[in-house]
Amino acid sequence: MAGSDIPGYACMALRYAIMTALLEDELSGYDLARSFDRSLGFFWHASHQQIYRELRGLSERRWIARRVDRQRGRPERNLYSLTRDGRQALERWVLEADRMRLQETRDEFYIKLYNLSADSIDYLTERLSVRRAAMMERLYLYERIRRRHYRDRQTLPLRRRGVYLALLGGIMQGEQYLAWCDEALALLAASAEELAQSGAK
Amino acid sequence: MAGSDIPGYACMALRYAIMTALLEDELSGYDLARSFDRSLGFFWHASHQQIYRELRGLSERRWIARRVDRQRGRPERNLYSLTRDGRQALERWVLEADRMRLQETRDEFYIKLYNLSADSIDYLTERLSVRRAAMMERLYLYERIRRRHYRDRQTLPLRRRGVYLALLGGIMQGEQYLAWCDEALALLAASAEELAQSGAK
DNA sequence: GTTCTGTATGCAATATTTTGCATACGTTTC
DNA sequence: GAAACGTATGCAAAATATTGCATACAGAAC
Repeated sequence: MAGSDIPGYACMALRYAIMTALLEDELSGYDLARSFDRSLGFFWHASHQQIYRELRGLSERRWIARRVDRQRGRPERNLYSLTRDGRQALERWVLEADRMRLQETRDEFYIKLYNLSADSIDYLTERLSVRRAAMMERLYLYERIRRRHYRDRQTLPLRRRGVYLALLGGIMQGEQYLAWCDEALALLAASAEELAQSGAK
Repeated sequence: MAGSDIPGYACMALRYAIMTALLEDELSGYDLARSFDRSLGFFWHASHQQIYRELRGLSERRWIARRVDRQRGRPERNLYSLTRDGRQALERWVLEADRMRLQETRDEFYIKLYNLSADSIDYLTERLSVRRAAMMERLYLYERIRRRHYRDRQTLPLRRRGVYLALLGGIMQGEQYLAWCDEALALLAASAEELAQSGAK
């Protein structure tokens, strides 16, 4: 609402996430949707519908430019790149709005944990194992990215250092999450054991 | 959309978060809004408007019951408690839907980090310090809760153990976040130093 | 006695996200 | 040669979240 002359063109970080992804490469909506499943999407997920809508809006605003890529036989692709205006808007945004979100994971698992009971303990244990495994896989991916692109952080150009720090955040948080899963799984197992003992007698 | 007969009554974890908060106490909308600033709200923030709207919906559904509390002189309070239907719906939900969110913090700071530049480095450093301080304060709060209510986890009843695990998750994640902030602040400081050196010469 | 802070509730509009559907073409698998 | 899968794009509706506003009363501070 504030900070813009065109109505409905407010904060929305997704918009800037997309522009950030276009900072170095010319990408199609499809590319963006996939790259959001790696990189930035680790921290800010978006579906392809959201991305296509934003791309349309950004085009109208002339913050990005579209180029049609005709491929033999295949359907056309729309390739987008940042305009000068877009680059400036992005730079401005970085220095402006800042809404802090501490730990607001919005993972319903925490709510479910609050409802731990004899009925739910097995299910929650299983769901937690799934999360652990998924995080393990994610960490493996992070490590591959780190080895390939961020071997020596001292020689990294400035912008790359920022990307590296985001990656490092993901890695550290992931490792901590694994540790928590193990603690939680242990306590859940011990509790289930106690229940079985008292129930069996 | 699925899992319910009344249209517009789908997943929405906030609904169940509210019911979870009502599991042990009769609370007003105002109480809920405040308790969301502690406890469950650490993982799932909600504004009072959202909470009042949900309370209305839940009342219509008869998943919660309203009781008017007339206080001398003061305006009335609406106190809500879980009904039997609500309790059952909550129990069902715990065993049902499960959308996993790994690390989707949606904190725009990560996007901004991707845009690290000579122009933004000071601002981002400052914002990161703010986050660090806020997390520090939050951790202090967590520790107070832990000392008061979760001294000895072995003697905790089952449901309380789940709540404890959520708290532990918050604590561990918070500590990791502090460690990350320190790493990041160090690298940002070193980078700013390099910039100053090369600029000064 | 007036302003500020905290309790207590709520509407309306806008913004954002998710879900379900739809299309079209090419390649691989059965 | 039909079905399934991956590329590539998009609309419409519903669900969810945020923002701005509005009200009202009580007690404390000035």
